[in-house]
Amino acid sequence: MPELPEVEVVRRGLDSHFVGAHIEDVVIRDARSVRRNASGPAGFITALRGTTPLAAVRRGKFLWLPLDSGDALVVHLGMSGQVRLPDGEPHRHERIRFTLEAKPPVAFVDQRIFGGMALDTLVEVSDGAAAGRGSDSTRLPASVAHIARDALDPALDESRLIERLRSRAISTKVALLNQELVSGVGNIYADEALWAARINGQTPSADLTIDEWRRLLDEVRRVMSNALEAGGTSFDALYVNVNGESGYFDVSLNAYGQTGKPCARCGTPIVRVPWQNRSSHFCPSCQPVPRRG
DNA sequence: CTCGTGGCCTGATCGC
DNA sequence: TGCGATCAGGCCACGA
Repeated sequence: MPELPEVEVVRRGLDSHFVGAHIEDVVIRDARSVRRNASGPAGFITALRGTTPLAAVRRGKFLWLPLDSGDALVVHLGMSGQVRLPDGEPHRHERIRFTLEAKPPVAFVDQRIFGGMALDTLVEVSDGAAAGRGSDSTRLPASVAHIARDALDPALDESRLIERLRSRAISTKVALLNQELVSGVGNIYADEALWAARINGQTPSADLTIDEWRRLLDEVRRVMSNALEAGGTSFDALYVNVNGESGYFDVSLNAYGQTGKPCARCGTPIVRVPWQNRSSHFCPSCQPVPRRG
């Protein structure tokens, strides 16, 4: 559920509360949250103990903390992951805790365990630009190298992206959600951007003109920037937020989750259709289903 | 290489 | 009251 804006706020929280802190110990409360770590949960603890994170970097929905050991701690929130500064009893879904020197501990909380953490080596990016937001370094974890630059990355090559988008035999929505083409977009902001651009997500990606893709990508940036503005300035994600559980923003939505409500543009009820084991929400009038062929 | 599908996970909610 | 089905969905492994 957390998409780029929510993950960016977590990155900022890690920047203030974790970066520069000496890790005294690591407590794993559920080994499933240590995912694909080459040395397993035990190796995860030994390799982290005594290190210090040097930065908090984000590309799309992936976070990583380069360590003074030379490796990086990779973090993905998945569906329900949160990073918190625990107060009192450990949260019911706390999976990993970092004990820090002269700082309060940092906890990884994740109800559904779609997220997780791992240690990884750093490799050079292929285009020479900063690997992600939060650092000028051109190195990123090997396990993140296949993730494309995200929609808000100044180093994103939009012309080349549109060229790739238009060469694929997939739908527009599948293209938006493919993190190897452009990263950071999830189901919520995909539906919102498509609504704003008045494009039906079922439209073949190759059928959109270059200008239509530019418009759609502009809307992707706009909805995510607005969300970031709403959540990035209003609270620190590492402190328990007001509603306690949700790690994402209460942004005003026009399509996602608005089933049956009148479209803000034309009044036609928004519809929800099952789609790839999830849902798509759109206005059937503003975003007509494309004719086949 | 490209594309589509299924599995991973827990908990809230709903119909019977 | 209990219980199974459904839904929430990002990412990756896998097969065609």
